[in-house]
Amino acid sequence: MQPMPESREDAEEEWIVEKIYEAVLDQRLRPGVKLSEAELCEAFGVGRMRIRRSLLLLASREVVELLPNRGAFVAKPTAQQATDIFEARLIMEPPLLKMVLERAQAPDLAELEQHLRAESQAREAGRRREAIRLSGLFHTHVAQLAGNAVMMRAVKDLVARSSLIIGLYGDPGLTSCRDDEHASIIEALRAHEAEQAQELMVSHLQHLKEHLDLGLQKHAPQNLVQLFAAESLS
Amino acid sequence: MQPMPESREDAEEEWIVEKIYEAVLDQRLRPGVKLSEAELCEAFGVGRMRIRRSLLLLASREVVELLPNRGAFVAKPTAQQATDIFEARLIMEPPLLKMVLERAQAPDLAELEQHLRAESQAREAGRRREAIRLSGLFHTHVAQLAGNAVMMRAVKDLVARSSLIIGLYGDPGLTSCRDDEHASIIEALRAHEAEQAQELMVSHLQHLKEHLDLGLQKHAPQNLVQLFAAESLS
DNA sequence: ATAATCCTAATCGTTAACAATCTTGTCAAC
DNA sequence: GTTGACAAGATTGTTAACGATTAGGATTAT
Repeated sequence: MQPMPESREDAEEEWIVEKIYEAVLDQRLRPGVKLSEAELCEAFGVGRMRIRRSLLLLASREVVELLPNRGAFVAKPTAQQATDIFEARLIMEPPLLKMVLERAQAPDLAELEQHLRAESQAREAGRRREAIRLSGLFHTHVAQLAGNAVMMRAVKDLVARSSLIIGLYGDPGLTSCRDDEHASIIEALRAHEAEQAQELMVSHLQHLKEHLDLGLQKHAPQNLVQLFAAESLS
Repeated sequence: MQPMPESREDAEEEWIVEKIYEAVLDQRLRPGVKLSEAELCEAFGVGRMRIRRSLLLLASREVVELLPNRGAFVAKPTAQQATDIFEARLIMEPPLLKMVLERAQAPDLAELEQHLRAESQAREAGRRREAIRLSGLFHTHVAQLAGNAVMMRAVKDLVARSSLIIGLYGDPGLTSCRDDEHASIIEALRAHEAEQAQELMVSHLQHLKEHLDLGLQKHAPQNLVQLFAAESLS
């Protein structure tokens, strides 16, 4: 039962959820996009029940929103949710760096550097989507090296939702983390400077948040009534 | 859509999940107990589909375990998961106290004290289950006062799983937090001593963890083969 | 021409029956 | 008497059909 870590049956389920997570991460799936059951059935070649369960899973993670009798849509985090999410990341992620230094082995850090190189290469080669995805994955990779499954999952969810937030409120120019900040974090880890690594992560997350305009959503009609109501009042 | 915080349709779903959470919290539902679909249908007076969705939700929170073709069981956190969970709580909960001091109003603190009184009364009156439940709920209440929905949910899940851990590895005598430690935390909050409140929370969680015997599970056969194999070898 | 109403089509939600799997008890053979 | 296979019962998983709700468009009346 617990000797083997995972002998799960929901391999199929988990796989669909993972695929949608990936699509959200590299912004192929934008906030508000409708996730039709029929389309997803065809896309993944599975029955409606599987899709339904997967969507429920994603909704419980607040990555999709389930409207009654309307269907499933990629979530559109509110400004309040966005601040909550980044606040949570500021709480959770810096301590992970200390844990990484306490537990991770040399090959683990090498793996992180390898990840960073892939990220830079994708950016330079103009593979924008892959660059965005790897940029987000950097944070989950750090969480994984910290060796705590609970924190790992929490960070993973927050990173995915952050991707949605950047899609909604982000500057169209800077669509993801600047990788030089990732590089400096790794540098501090290499030097076993736990304190500095944590501070760098803090400022990195703050920069990420500062490059958002939480005042108004980008391509977000979403509430035509109050939108045009405001227009008529002005 | 977002003007009203929650206009959810899954009121029923959410309600069932909440009820099972409560039962786990006050240890009416012990780790490993089978959650038969038919029984739950009868208990809640709903169709099998609802129960099925609720169980999937609970499984995604790792409060129940779903075995293929076997059914749903209340989760039995492993020793590794237990250390992960308490480590996560040590990361998440102390910062919440600072947030409470920054944001909470006076009536909020009064509400916490009211909660504490109810906790003490239940304990003194010998209402053990209610005392246990309120003891766990204290932590989620703190998270709620911090005003961050993400952290609130994370802590809620961790508290529920902690209840399972105490049921599995805990000293039969001390089944929950000592409420005097909760009292001293509130005291520090009243005095606006953020640093001390955080330290008190740290030691409180550490005490909680120290009172566990992660070496062997309490009433946990779980692997009869190696259990009796060891007996025959001795 | 515009607005309102009705109608049709499509999609989601639920129920019920069916199929597959596991558990348990029984029976027969060695 | 024990061990093995077999079968019955129960529980879970899946599929399919039905009902409900909503979106979009067409028609009609003002």
